Amino acid sequence: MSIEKPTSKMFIQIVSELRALIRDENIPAGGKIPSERVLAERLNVGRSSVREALRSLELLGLIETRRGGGTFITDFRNHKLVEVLSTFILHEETDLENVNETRKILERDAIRIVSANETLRKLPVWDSLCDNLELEGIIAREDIMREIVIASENRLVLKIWILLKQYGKEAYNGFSTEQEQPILQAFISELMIGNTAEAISSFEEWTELLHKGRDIL
Amino acid sequence: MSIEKPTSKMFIQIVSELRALIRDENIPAGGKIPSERVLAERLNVGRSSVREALRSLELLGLIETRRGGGTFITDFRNHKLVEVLSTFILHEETDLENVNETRKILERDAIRIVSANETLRKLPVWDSLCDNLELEGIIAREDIMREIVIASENRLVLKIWILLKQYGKEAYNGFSTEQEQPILQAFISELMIGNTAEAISSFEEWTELLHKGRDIL
DNA sequence: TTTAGAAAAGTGGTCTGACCACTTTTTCTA
DNA sequence: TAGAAAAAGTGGTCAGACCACTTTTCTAAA
Repeated sequence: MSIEKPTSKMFIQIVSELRALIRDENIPAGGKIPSERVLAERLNVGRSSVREALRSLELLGLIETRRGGGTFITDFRNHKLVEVLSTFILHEETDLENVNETRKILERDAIRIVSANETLRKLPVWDSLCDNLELEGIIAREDIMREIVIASENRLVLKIWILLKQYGKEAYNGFSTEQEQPILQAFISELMIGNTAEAISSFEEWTELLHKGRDIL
Repeated sequence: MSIEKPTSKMFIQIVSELRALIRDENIPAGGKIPSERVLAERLNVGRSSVREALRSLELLGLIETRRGGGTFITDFRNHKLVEVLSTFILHEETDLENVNETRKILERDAIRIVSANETLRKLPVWDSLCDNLELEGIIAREDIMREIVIASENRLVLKIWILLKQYGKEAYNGFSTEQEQPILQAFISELMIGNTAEAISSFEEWTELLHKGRDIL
């Protein structure tokens, strides 16, 4: 295992490497991860760099360190993230939630508009979206929502939406997993049929799922 | 400024001290914070400890570091948003429809949120609004909607709403006439009861009426 | 006087090595 | 064999040293 250090942010890379290490060695929640010195040697970096990465993860509540004992993966319930965020940086955290919530407001309305307008529902883009979904089984949430927002024909909303997307990028931007696919399929179906309420309901469900399933480490 | 180091987590303390420092020195979003070396000296700790704290904040997206430049407080709202919005509206001769429609989207959602939350519905502001309406029979639309948007507790939406209100000011900003009053009354009533669908329906009706009245001009 | 370029200072990024305080493991007694 | 002492391991912190890059300052030419 080695790390390139071409550009920027060693500690970010280390976080990433750490994640791979935990996966590869199958370290369970509550399990112990290698010592800082060992990590430094294995990852071929200085101990202080390892520590900077670990401290970040600790602040996020993802790991726990015991002086003289070692470093351990936090016993599940990573919901701590939100807690820690709100405890430490109250205003900023609510701002971030505001961003994502605002974006959802715009998305919801775009769905409403498209779903309620037959012409918009018949746009060829939905068919190709469905084809993609069936063929590849995977599709980025933002790609879907972008098409819907574009279709709703409010350029100002589109601009704001893109802006919010950039700022709130930590959540909601993943790819659809197998688990999400049936919901996503239902969502698009309802949308194309024009069942506004059902489409929005599926949308909420889908979003909820994405939010939960986000890999933290 | 000094730090005790009795037990546990120097870097947590530093994060806390850092917050105080930013507050005390009134460093604005986008502003520069003292260099790592200066912080280390002022807080009477080692530079690596300062760095561990900073790295945590960076992972949270609260600060931004530029190699050779310094460390800055992340500036994620205000300027850029306002800028983009204004350039959009000023440069591209935009149809006001977009502006007003977008504002309506936000308003509609604020109504939904307030109407669906008992705590928000019980805010004393609605009572005084009703009193005003009965006593004077006249009330500005924007005053009503502002209260509702504020109550919905999304500061970002509030900011965008205010902005849109400024740009789209030729419409929707009138006072309630006798004709509108029963609808407005119904709207607020439904809102306070928690009948979301009915409230929004009344809202649409009310808005429609206002819109017509404007068109005459 | 102005300004373009070079030098210096400042700053984050990383590494090394050194202690300390504490915990876990091992070893050595009684 | 059990208990205590020693050793090893581990996180916590600090100091100093380079490096790469940016910003500021200074200098010399136009």
